[in-house]
Amino acid sequence: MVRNKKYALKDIANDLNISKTTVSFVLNNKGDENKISADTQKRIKEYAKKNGYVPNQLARGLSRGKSETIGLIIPNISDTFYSKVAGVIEKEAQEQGYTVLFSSSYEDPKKEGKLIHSMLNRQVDGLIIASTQQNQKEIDFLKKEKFPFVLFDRYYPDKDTDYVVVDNYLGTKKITKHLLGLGRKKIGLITLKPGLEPIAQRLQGYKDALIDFDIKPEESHIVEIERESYFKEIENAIINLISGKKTVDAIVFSTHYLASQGLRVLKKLSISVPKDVAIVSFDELSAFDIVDPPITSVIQPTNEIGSTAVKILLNKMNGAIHGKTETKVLETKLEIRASCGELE
Amino acid sequence: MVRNKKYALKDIANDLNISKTTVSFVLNNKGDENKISADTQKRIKEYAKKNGYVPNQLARGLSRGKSETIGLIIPNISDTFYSKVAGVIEKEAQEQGYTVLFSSSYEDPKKEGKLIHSMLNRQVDGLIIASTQQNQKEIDFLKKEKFPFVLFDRYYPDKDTDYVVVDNYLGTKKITKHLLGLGRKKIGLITLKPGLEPIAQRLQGYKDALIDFDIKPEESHIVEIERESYFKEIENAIINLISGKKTVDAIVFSTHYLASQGLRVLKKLSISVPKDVAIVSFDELSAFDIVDPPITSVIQPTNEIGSTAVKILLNKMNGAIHGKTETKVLETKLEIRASCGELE
DNA sequence: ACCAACAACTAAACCGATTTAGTAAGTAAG
DNA sequence: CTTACTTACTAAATCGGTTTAGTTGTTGGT
Repeated sequence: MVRNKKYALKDIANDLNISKTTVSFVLNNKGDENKISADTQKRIKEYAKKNGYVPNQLARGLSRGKSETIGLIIPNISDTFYSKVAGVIEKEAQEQGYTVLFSSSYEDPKKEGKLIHSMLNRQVDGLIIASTQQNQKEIDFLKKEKFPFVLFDRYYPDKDTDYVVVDNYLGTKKITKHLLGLGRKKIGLITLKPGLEPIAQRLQGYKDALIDFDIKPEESHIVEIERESYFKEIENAIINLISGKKTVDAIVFSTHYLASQGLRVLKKLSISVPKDVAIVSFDELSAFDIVDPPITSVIQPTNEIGSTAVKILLNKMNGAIHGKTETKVLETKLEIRASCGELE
Repeated sequence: MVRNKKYALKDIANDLNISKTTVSFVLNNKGDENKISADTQKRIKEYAKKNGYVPNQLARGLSRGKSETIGLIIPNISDTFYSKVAGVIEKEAQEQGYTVLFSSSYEDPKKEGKLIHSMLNRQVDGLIIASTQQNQKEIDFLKKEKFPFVLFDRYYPDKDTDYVVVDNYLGTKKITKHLLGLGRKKIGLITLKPGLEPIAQRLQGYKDALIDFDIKPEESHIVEIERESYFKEIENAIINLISGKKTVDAIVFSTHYLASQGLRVLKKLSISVPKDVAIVSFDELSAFDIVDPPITSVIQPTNEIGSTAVKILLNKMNGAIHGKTETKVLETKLEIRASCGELE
């Protein structure tokens, strides 16, 4: 509350009988180019250090029109995927002298819109967003303003923006083909209700894998679940897949939490994995290699996602590639474990 | 780069032929208390809305000396424990109109110190810190400045500060006693090298549980590992515990990552859990209930930790409880699963 | 002796708000 | 017709920096 007034630029200037201008030049390492004598520079720098001077970033940001801050908007920082990516984003940003402001949208497009504007008011220099994909308007706004931003994980396929994503399509395609290659013929998919590009891609990859093996995708083998209530819905989903007339012998889960909850349910129903049904997961949790059975997963390169996002954003912010958008589609990696029946 | 100048307070004032003062009063809902006529208030508000005016938070922050931002400094946002807590902190903060700036210290005291100052320069209104516990100086500085901050997870036991932690001592004590109650007599502990209060408490809880059962803690049963190299060190640690002359029949792991890596090693060494050795973990990963075997864990109340930290911080920031420090020690919960041998 | 060039600074505007200390006009009381 | 209050505003300082456009004093060339 009662912050004692900080030691400011003005104070150094007064104490040293030098103008604010000179002090500012020197402390921003623009002393030489502004012909400040070596002696004066030394005096200022030493005095500043001695008194523990640190610039007020709000003031600096206000006058420079930038804040050395980047905004990160994600669905939920508590999700391991996003927290991993956030970790590398923050690390890279920190190395470049940026601090990151983050906010979770909780998959609410309205909140996401507000957050975008709130971040802009706070004068962030750039934004990294894993969008709900329901904010066409805000995205257009950002583009119109030529505000630097990059999307990751979720993007707007029909908009020309910078983004970094993984090849979701190929991810499920590879893993589904792997199951098919192991002799599983009736493969189910438990996924989320449509709306997100990665989810759509994962669905398509699954279907195309079947088609490549001359199997017609059965609608009854595809269960789309509401994200908010997946915890409850998944049991019925599995029961339907397992006990219907066309019982499946494998299930592809399109997210890590569907997979882990799915496995819980399978255990509860005493269905043997992978004997009765094989399972695989898109994305993973860090203990998936020691669960019973270890779950075959499509691994996303979280490090690369984060670092690429930051790299692209910094390019944009520096105006290096003005106009041209930069996009990156990263490959996923299959981690074959016992749950798909190969190693048992 | 070329942000077109934003629509500012001044512009509203000019367009409406009204002073900035009046506009500022009205838009801050201080119109009535400053006797601005209802008519004028309406005009200003409508005009502002129509033109999508939003205040520049840097300018506001600069003149008010506060930024509606709270800083969060944690060891690593990628760790599930911290990401969960960070999630609830951000959620609660968001509800109160605050945005959170976060940075990871990666357990580096120097970096933590820098981050604290960097946050202060950015004029955060308060700080929430899970400290490396090596920054006495900075903590004293914050106290001296009467800057609002609250510690969580790690605190400075000999300093009078606000904090919220869990009862680490009781956590390991309970879990160790549980093992003893199941007939395990030779219980090992795999933990981190000393330096952090929670780790010290967990060690003590383990020892005291043994003592309560009239068992003298054996130094050779306690292995302290370097955090940075736990991945490699843990194999030797386990081999020593298992194959020494005084073989253990149970192992307490003091963190979730030690436990999961420990289990990997035990599997690799073909040691049966819990038949040969039972294991338990302090803290957990979200899949610990489906690993093989499910790992008995001491659960930390992440929601409560986060929300309590924010509550205390807001109290401090509002000067409600000036002077008096507020501390909270939360209870852990035992989640009994198969790895401790009870349910097999 | 005079002007140009340069070295070493500085005054003041500005970024976009907030806030203190007024002011002008209208009304009511004595 | 003063004096004293209100009402409804506003001018200007301030927060703490950055930056443009000068200003002085010295040196060197002719």
